[in-house]
Amino acid sequence: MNQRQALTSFAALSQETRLQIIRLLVVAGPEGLAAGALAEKLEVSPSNISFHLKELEHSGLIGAQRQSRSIIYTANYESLGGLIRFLMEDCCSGHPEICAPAAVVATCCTPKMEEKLQ
Amino acid sequence: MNQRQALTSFAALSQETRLQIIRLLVVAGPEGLAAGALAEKLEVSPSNISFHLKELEHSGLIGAQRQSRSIIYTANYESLGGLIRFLMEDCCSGHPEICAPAAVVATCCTPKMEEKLQ
DNA sequence: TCAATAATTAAAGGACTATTGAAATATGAA
DNA sequence: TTCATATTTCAATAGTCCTTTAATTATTGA
Repeated sequence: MNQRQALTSFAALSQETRLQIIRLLVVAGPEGLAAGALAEKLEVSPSNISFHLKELEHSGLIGAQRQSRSIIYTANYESLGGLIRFLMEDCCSGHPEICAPAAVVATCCTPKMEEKLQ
Repeated sequence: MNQRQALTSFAALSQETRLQIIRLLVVAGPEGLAAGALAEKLEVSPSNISFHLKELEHSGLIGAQRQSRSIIYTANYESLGGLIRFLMEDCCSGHPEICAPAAVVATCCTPKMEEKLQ
């Protein structure tokens, strides 16, 4: 993740519909969700969800693949992780105390680490 | 950090000059940097840096305080940490594997955790 | 092939954002 | 007070982004 990618990722996440799409796709997991399902859940028009999905796809935060008549979108976990790292590396280079609270969240996600910290 | 704050934070970070301001302020630490110093480092006009600083201040990612003739800007570590947590909590609710790589960065920032993990 | 479904693309508008240059405000020093 | 410094504010312009509607593409089944 370079600065160029981070900028487009931040731009992608700075719009309400798109941020909600990401949240839904992250929770949906590898099976993803169809464009129509997202439009229905978020109560926006098909063309509008399509517009935002294209923005997110262009940023690399999501991926798409056709499945019959539907197009299934999935969160790109590497890109999302990369963006988090980008933010954290910046703060690490200066003042690690920014990262400390994030580390707490990180440990709650990684059981193996939690065990070691007992 | 709620979704409303996250949206304005992402918008604030989605512009090159503003992202660079944040990076400079994070590295600068609690002493911060004057508006003029930032303008000089980033080679933008005083009025332009002022515009972007106001955007960042409005988002809560930075703070300001006058010191003699200069206005000193500092990174708001709590907001930055909160934004990182916001991104990570979303992924935790779904698929923790996003957080795992971030946790590696987090440990490099928190020496105490690194010791425990030995 | 024809109709239905799922989604995208295109065009037009209105709204917001960024940049520039000039004028205004605030502070400190002579 | 007057001048210089540091920064902000204002107004105008250009550019970008979001939404809407209508038209188009792709796929499936009768």
